[in-house]
Formats: sequence, structure tokens, C-alpha cells
Amino acid sequence: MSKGSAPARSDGPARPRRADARRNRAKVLDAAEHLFVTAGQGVRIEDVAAAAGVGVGTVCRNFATKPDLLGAVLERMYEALTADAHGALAEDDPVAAFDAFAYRMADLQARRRVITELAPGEDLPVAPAVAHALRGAVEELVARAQAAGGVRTDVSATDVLLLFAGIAQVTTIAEDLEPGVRRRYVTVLLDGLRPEGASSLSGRALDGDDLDAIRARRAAPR
Amino acid sequence: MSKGSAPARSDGPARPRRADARRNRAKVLDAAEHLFVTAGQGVRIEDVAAAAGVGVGTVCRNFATKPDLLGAVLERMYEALTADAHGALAEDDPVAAFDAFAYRMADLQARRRVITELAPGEDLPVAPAVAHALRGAVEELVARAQAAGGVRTDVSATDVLLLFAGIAQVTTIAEDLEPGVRRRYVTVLLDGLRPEGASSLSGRALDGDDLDAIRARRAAPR
DNA sequence: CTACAATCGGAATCGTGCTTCCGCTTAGAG
DNA sequence: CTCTAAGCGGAAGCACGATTCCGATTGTAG
Repeated sequence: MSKGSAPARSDGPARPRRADARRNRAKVLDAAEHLFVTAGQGVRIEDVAAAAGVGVGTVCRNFATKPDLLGAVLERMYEALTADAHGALAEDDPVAAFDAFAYRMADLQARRRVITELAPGEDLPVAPAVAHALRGAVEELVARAQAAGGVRTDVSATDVLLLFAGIAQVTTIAEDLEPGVRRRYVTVLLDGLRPEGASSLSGRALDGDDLDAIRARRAAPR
Repeated sequence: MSKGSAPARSDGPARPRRADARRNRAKVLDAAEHLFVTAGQGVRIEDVAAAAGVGVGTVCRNFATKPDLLGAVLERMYEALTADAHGALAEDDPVAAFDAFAYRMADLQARRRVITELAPGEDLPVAPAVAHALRGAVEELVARAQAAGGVRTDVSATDVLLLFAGIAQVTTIAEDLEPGVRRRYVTVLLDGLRPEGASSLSGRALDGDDLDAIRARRAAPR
């Protein structure tokens, strides 16, 4: 198996894949995303294939290994989140935009739970460029909210990303048991991020490099 | 394999296990806790055995299945956390006690990361009574802090438990990359929990039954 | 419409790690 | 000190699931 999820070799314009093949690939991605989000990364390839209405062979032809499939799904999720961040950047009021994004971010990050289930040491499927795009947008969003006095200045965009990721994870199950919990918790966290009445923080804020380092650790801790 | 982690049958006073057997059991638990915390629940039984300096047979004789081993380790963690909560209850200033406990709780919950790695659907090793003991202590702690005006009254002990669990999880890796992050994040969350300047929350606070329901969901979602 | 090659489905293969089994070792009672 | 059975180590057996392979199918160019 050679090409995996990168269908077109860079040499020359390989003729376009057959129409049904492209369709199947999409069906697999949709099914995989749904299953991963609802049942975790442990779902079997066979089940993904069944849900997509194709054979296992088709799944494996499009995504050489299971980590590849995970990676492709994650990439789509990051992209969705980044699109949301860009949408928020188009808003007028920086603080309101940040708050609104916080709620949506938590929702989207919750779907990303799969990542957190990955035991460290497994070859993590990363989406490099995509992750950076997201980070950039969030940095901008946080900076504006801070300038407008809606967010304390002793936290970084990375801190924000991590804090909400934590809330998102822990509410994955709770949320569909009692819809609204996530919203409540995000509100509490937002209150903690306001400049008014903020206790002083001791260490240093994390930056983008730290986030990369964390991802790297996940990938190869031993 | 019949007895698993419950060594003494209830019928009659079975003669005490051999001294070295008890010692080995303890060594296995220690090794397992260390490995699970540092490398996740994916570590192989064989590795646990090696780390404990015993054979795989010994591990399996003491803990019939891997979930049993996980369960035994988790039980010890819950107990440690509960002991801490009781310690906090002995303090004078309710608010200071709550804050201090929050920091320790986050640290201890971080070790509990194994749980969160468990894909839903796996037969979750629960520690029933132990979990309830913990909850009781935390409820008392939160109630006192609220009465003293240090914690907003629209959140429950369960909410607190979940919120800090989220922070704990997300800082598992970050913390040993940049020690102090967890402390920073806990501080932010504590700020969000103060009554001053708190935004109003929409839904309802979760209670102990919800927490049970969440655990149950984890155990058997399909 | 025909022919060719891209794709497909799913059975067979292969690897990995949990659990069991059994002959050997050794704690501990008498 | 001797004897008995609890306990031990680790090889073998098994189950489960990812990946591969190949004959059958089906778009699509001409």
C-alpha cells in the first residue's frame, strides 16, 4: 500500500479518480467521523465499512492504516473549527465574538474526544498545517478580546485552547445526558477568564511551541 | 479463575495468604499504578509483570482480567483523593480549605487519566462505594465554601468534580512539560467559581445521580 | 456498444496481547 | 528438618481485529 490518504502523486496530473471512488471515500469519512465521535476510536474498521455501506477493502484502500483514517477525520474537524474561528473574526464586538466562539469551540472540541482517547505512544495522526491555521485564528481572536478588556491578559491563546478542550472532554457524555451542561461550564470558565477580580497567576503562559511539544509528546512518549 | 481481586471467600475464615503472595500483590499494584499513570491504560500485562519483578502468571492470578487490575488501581486512587477531602474538611477556613483541596484534587485526578482513555463500551472497572465516599466529602466541602461566600451557589459538588476533572485531564501531559500549568488553570477555574461577578447560568446543576448515570453510560453505551 | 482498467467486496492471513496451564520452587506448620 | 500445598514463571493457546489479496464488478474512454 503506497499512496494512503494522499491520492494524487505530485508527479504529473494523474487522471482523476473514478467518480464512484471519490463518492465512496467521502462516505467512509462521514461514517468514520460519526462512529468515532459517538463510540470512540475503538470502533472496528469493519464497522466503519458497514456504516459506510462498503467493504473493508475499500476503507483500507483509501486509508492505508487505521491511524491514517483517524488523521483524515481529525483534519476535517480542525478545519471546521478553524472556519468557525474565521467567522468569529468577522464579527464587530471582539468580546461578544470571543464568547460566542468559546461556546462553539467547546462543542466542536468535544467531538474531537477521539484524540484524547488515544493512548500516548500510539502513532498519533497529526494534521500539521491545519492545526497551525486554527491556532493563528484563535490568537487573533484572543488578542482582540484582551485589547477590549473582555479577557484577562495573563493567559495566552494556547491556554484558552487547552482550557476549553478540558471542559469539552469532560462534558462529552454529560452533555447528551443533560443537554446544557457544556454551556453552563463554558460560562463558568468564561467568568474565570474575565480581567475583573482575577487572581494573579504564578507561572508563564503556554505558547504555540508548547502546544507543538505537547502534541509531539503524545505521539512518542517513550 | 474464580476469586479475582476478592481474595477471601465469605464462607469461613480462609487461612491467610502466604506472606510473599501478599507482598507480590502489592508490588503488582504499585507497578501497575505507576505504568498506567505514566503510559496510559494500554500498557501490556507483560510489562506490568516485568516492572513488578514477577511473572505474568502472578499478575493474572491476583487480577483475573485486565479490567480487574485497572479497577483495583482506580480504587486506590479514589481512596487517596477521598482521604485528601477529609483532610480538607478538618481545616478551619472553609474557603481556604476548598481552594487548597482544588489544587490537590486536580493533581490526583490527573493521575486518573486512565479512566478517560477507556473507550466507551469497554467493561469499565468501577469502584462503587469508594466513589460515593468521595462525593459525600466533596459535597460537604463545597457546601461550606458556598456558605462562607467563597463559591457561587449555582454550581453543585458534581459540577465542581467534573470541572476540575476536565482541567486535570488536559494538563496531564502539559504539566510535566511545563510544571505549574495545572496550578495556573486551577486558579483560573477557581476565579470562575467565585460569586463575585458571576454570570447567571441557564440549565440546572448536576447531582450525584447524574454522575452515576454518566459512569453507567461509560460502562455500557451500546 | 465494447473493452480495459480502476474499484469493489470480503475471505484469508497475520500479528499482538490477554489468559490459561502445568511442572518447579519455597514458605511455613508440625 | 521434613513435608505439603500455596504460589511462581513463563511457554502455549486463543481471540480479536487490522491489513492484504484476488476474482468479480462496473465506470468510462473511444
